[in-house]
Formats: sequence, structure tokens, C-alpha cells
Amino acid sequence: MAPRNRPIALDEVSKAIIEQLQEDGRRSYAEIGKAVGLSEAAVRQRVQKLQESGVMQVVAVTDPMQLGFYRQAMVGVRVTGDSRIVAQRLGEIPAVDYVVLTAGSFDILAEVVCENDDDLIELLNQEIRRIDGVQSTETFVYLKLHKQLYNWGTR
Amino acid sequence: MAPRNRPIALDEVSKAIIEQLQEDGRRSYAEIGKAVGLSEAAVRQRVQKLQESGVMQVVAVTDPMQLGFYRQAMVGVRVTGDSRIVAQRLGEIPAVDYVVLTAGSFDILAEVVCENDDDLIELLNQEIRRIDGVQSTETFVYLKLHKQLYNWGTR
DNA sequence: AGTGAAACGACCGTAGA
DNA sequence: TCTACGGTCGTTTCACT
Repeated sequence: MAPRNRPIALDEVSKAIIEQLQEDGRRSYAEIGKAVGLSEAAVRQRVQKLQESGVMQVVAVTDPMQLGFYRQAMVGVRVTGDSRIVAQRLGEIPAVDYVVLTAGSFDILAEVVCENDDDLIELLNQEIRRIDGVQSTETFVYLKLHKQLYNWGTR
Repeated sequence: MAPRNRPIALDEVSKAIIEQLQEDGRRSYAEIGKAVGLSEAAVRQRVQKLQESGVMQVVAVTDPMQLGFYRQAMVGVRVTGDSRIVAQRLGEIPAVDYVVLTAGSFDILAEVVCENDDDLIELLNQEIRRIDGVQSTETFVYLKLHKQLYNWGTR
């Protein structure tokens, strides 16, 4: 199913299902059914529709810290020319896990994941600032992640 | 299992398993086993360990756009006093889905999700700027999300 | 949109290399 | 850490509401 233009309104049952899958994406349909008061088949149908409509997906999420990537940062980028082309280049860098075009004093925000400070310096100097059209960057090194939600709009 | 201090090194098989679960978090252990060349039980054991060690989790992720939240923004916050206390307050706001303490010209970066511009203005004026210790904010409205990765360190 | 039932397949514990 | 296997439980399909 293609993404829609109109918002999809979730009823309380679908929100409850998403909440169950937020706690554990591998929880069985039967178990979710018990929790939300629906049969297993009904839960399965709703989950399928939520996925097909693009409202929700169930995915594996990894923790960079646990994998030895101790430095994360948000890099604000000011661009000359077409920011989409710069965004494309940024996205091709493996250490860049998040790229968004913005309005404001930065044209692009890019989140980066590195093992240590040396890698971050290398990434900024040798990769990011060398991209054609990157005018200036400003780096915000992460000190502590305080909140991270994956399920917007379900609370 | 408690989070570790030392990085966990993933072998190619575990990376392949995470990649499978990245494509579809509900894929069966048996199917993953076929794809990565392992028995169903072995896949199950590895997934369990990856989850218990905190390296990986399988979760539901929702798309704000599909739910009618058409405005997202990153808000850079400058703080007087203890940034942890401000971060705590920010995190209590439902529209705030991401809060990180940073070093740089902002003390905190907070991502917000709103239905429209009016809600964003309301959020900034009535909620965020009213928090004790918030000295100034700078808002970067999202124009286009270009890249979003959930599985750092597995490629 | 939802339920229920039967066949099938996945999951889980345990044993053994 | 892996495979093998049997019991249990979850999933799938389909007929029905």
C-alpha cells in the first residue's frame, strides 16, 4: 500500500497494539490479543494493515554504545548551492545515521556515530567538510542521551 | 543482563541476523536461520543474547507523517543552571520525542513532533520557553528527512 | 471487522556433541 | 555454541457472522 496524504486516525485498540509491540516487537499475536482484548486473528490483521499503510513497522534497533561507538554528535551544516545534493553525499557516509534538511541557521542536520574523538575529528575534516557545497559546520557532541521515543503519536 | 562497559564485537552471523530483523522484526527464527545458515534454535539463542546484552532490541516504530504530525523540528536549547533538570522537564512534554545533552553552542537538543505550525509555536512559547533555566532556543524546522538508520554498526 | 476451528508451522526446553 | 528432537503454543486459512 502506498503512503497516504491524509492522516490515519488510530483507535485505542490499535494504539494498545503498537504499545505492546513497542515493549517487545516479537511478542506473539495471541499474547497481544489477550492484552488488548481481541482474538489472535484480529490482532494479526490490524498489525498487517498498520505495516502496509506505513504507519508502523517492527524493526531491530541497535545501541551504538554497546557496540563500542562511544562518540555521537549532531552536526549542523551550512550549505552553498543545493542542500539536497549535499544531503545525498552525507547520507553515503556510513558513520552518518541521520540526515534531515532543515530551515533555520543550518540547512542540514546530520547525526554521526564514531568510536572515539579521533574518528570524529577525522570524519569532520576528511569526509564532511570536504563535500562540495559544505560551507561551514557546527558540531554538538552528545554527552548524555536523555529520551528517545520510537512511537510518536501513540500516547 | 546488565549493560556492559566493554564493547561487544559482533561476528558476521550476528550482523546478518540483525540485518534480517532490520528488514522485518517479526521474521521467524526458522526463516532467519535459512538466510544466515544456522538452525532455528541457534538463531533464537543469539537473538536472546543480543537482546539481553542490550546490543539490539526489536521494537515498533511509527511514522509521525502518516499519523498527521506534519511538523517536526530540532530545538537547540541554551540553559542557565543544571541542564539535566531542564532535560528532565523537556522529556516530560509528550510532543518531545528526543532529548540529548550536548557540548557546543547548545546545551540540549530536543526533537519535537507537532501537527502543524500553530502547535509548534504553542509548544515553543507555552511549554519549552517557560521551563525554568531555559535561556534561549533556536528552532530548525524539518523540511525533508533524508536518511534514518536504526542499526548502527552492523554494516 | 470480527470469531472459531483444524492443519500446519514456529517456538521452547532439553539432551548431547 | 551448535544441532536434533518432541511437546506445546502460535499462525494461517477458511467458513461464518
